[in-house]
Amino acid sequence: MIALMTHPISMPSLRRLPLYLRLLEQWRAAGRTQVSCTHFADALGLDPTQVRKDLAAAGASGRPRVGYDLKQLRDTLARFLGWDNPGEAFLVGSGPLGRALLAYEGFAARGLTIVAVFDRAPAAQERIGDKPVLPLSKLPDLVRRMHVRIGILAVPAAEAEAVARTMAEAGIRGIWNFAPVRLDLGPRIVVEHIDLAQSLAVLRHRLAALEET
Amino acid sequence: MIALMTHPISMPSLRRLPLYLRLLEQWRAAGRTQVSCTHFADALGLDPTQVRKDLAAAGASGRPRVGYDLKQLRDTLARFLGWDNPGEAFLVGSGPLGRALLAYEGFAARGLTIVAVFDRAPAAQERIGDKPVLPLSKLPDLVRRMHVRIGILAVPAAEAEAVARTMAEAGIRGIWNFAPVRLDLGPRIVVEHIDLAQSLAVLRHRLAALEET
DNA sequence: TAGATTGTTAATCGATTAACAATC
DNA sequence: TAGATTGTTAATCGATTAACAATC
Repeated sequence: MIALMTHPISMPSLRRLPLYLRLLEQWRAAGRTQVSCTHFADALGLDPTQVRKDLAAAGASGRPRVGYDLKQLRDTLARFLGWDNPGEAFLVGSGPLGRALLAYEGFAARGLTIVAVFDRAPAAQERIGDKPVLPLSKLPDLVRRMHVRIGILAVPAAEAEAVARTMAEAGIRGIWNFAPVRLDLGPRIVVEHIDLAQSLAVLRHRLAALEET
Repeated sequence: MIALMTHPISMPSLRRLPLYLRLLEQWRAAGRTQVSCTHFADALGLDPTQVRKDLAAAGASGRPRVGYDLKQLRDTLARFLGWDNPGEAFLVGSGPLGRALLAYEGFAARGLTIVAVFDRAPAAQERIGDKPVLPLSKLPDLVRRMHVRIGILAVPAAEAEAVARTMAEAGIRGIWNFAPVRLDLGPRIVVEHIDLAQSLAVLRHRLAALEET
């Protein structure tokens, strides 16, 4: 068997894979067992050839005339995205945003578990649900002992850069950044940024363009 | 004077504009009054020509040898993105995510005000901060009376589609969707989707690719 | 077999980058 | 003036879409 390796994949393709996976879950619940690129294309408003290329880039293959086996395709995509090996993450920030992320149900299904919560200055005995809020100073030691690779950054903008640097120095390899600050930590650490201001700007501009007509 | 009209702008350009604005705020705080494309390009890792085209698409113009007047550029971009005319929004969903969005400080600076909060079944007298949580059944009437055009969707996936349809029928023109559901409401309504699963997938895949090397 | 679908190669389209003229 | 920067046109690059061969 050929060694499994991560295919090179374009950013746009990568971003579409979770959409396919979401549809696959729906279709599986509906009892379907085979799917074709046209199904995806119709449901998402994409070109069938584009879907085919995306799936191929993720290592999936189908059969002419038949399509793709739903369960097999789902497993292939889930493995490609890393949803099968359990990812453990540290969350920094116990404000409203941190709480919202902790309460989000979707992470478990996508192989992400928040194993601890930190804050710069937690109140004594502070807990969120069943989780204690630990002081940030304990993060580096725990990163090393638990080999946690993902850090979720949900702190105010002013603190974000310092906390990110602390994470990076402690050995965190990927940062999911919810603070409205661009982070540049070099090529050895992955940063994925959720930028609300950016998204809001797009919404408002498209809205203005729509109202003009 | 030529009538101000929304220039056609590519999606990638539009998404970069908020990044420029954020830098402009920083530089203004630092006392700078003139900026050049090279400054932006260096700070964001972009090509200077690309920055110039983005700014031009937003209607900004500078002077050779001098660059752009900081204050003027900031005003031009802010107007282009609609940050100057106050946008009022209704928030639906009073769970952790809704609370986090209500607590987010960045909206005011970007001309967005959440004027009311709704939930399918609010507890009697339920409040978040100073805002009462209203029953969703009151949304359509209030949309019409207050002429609110933006709806923020922060409800569970299962409810999202129905709530979105209610919003659309009531006259909401733009939906900022935080639920993990793709919405298709036709061309007369703008939907901007914050997709955590998508972002997480990108983070994890890039992380896996990094660790392979 | 005929027809539908995958997989792949070629063409098109759009965004980025490079080159250069205009200007203060 | 010389030099730096804008504005614009041309070239490149990458992603999308179209065409078509392979296959079940």
